[in-house]
Amino acid sequence: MDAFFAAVEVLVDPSLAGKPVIVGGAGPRGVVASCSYEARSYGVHSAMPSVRARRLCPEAVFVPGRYDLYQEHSRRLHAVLTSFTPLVEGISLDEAFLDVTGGRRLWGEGPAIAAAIRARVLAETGLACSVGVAPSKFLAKLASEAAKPRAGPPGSGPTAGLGVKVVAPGEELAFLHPLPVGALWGVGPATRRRLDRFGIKTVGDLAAMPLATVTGALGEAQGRHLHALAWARDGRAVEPDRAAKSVGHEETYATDHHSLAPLRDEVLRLSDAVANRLRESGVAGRTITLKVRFASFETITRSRTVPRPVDAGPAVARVAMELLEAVDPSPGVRLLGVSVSNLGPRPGEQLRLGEGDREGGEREPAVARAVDEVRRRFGDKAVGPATLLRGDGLAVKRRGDQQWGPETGTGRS
DNA sequence: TCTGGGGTCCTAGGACCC
DNA sequence: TCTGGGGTCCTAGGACCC
Repeated sequence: MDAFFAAVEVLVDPSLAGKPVIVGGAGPRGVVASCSYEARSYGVHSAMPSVRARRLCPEAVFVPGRYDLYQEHSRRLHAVLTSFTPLVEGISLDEAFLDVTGGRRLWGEGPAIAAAIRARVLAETGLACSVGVAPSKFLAKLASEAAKPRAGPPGSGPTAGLGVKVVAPGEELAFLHPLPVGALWGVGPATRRRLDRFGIKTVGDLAAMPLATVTGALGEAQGRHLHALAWARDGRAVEPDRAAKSVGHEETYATDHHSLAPLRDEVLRLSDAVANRLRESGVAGRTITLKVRFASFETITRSRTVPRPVDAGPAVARVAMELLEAVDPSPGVRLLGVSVSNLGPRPGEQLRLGEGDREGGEREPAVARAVDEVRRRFGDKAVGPATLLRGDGLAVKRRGDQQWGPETGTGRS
């Protein structure tokens, strides 16, 4: 989507149209989350401190983020996309990969599908988007960047982009190699600095470098990955319905805290908010992480893994509070965060055995569907034949296992 | 200029197990 | 007395993305 949050704000308040709109925190520690092309024409961009954005563009209209609103429009967008193919992988509220390989008979080739998607998204959400069409995910992503509108001279609106950019098979390297290395997904400031020492400026420079030199500079995994991308090799599939791996909340305070007392209240609030979202998603987690950012911007995390998954505010808070007690706040704490990971099914919602689900018997269809759903959301390892769960949440080992859990005195299987 | 909030993935070391 | 090699799980930090 083009300037998504800002575009939604303009959509619900048309008086903002044509103005420099900045979505983000207006306070002393706020940053720009999104901004209209009019704001960009002054050099404002995402992640820029709001103080600086205001200096660059004093007449900008600042709007605090309304994430529920963006989520609602994101759902509408998603509905349009899934009407073209079920293979939609959302990667944020405003961006998704679609595998349209199977839809060509119905919709035509990639470029035609892309044009149809743009028209339908505009018609049904009132918002503009840019589409990249390519044989792989990361090329499609780069192509969509190339299709976007551009900011014009200060004070002006955007100059129109292509809307749809196609990188056809055979054209990959011609498109890719002139781009700056930083355009590659996974090359941020740190990696760019390292590559800069080798004189690498463009993707083509990186491709021309021997693989061994790249892995020497960036490490085995990242080196191989980026070198492959530089040659347009990207075999990753579009994966719909990826399950979340963590849920967290964090907050930066307008002024630093130097004692634990107020931070304890914050931990309670954050833990509660996180637990609410866990329950909304029907998941629970075993690892609780506390994040602390000091006045110096030094950031630490402290985590603990508990034996049973938790999804209740007090349970999350109990662990987070213990972690907090070991922190010395005297240098000044500017941010606190609580997150829960190691997610799995919610306790109490574990599978019950149906009547037919005895050894040698048929599995009830409902159980089978539930098993499939758990596998889909939590991966194959989440469901094994060896461990079942009783209604009281205690693990029951099956006959034939190497050992019996201490709580399975009855030997029920 | 002074750095948000939501996430994902990777690395490295240590404990522990067989 | 000092020592392998395979593996899992946990913790902490860092890079990166939108």
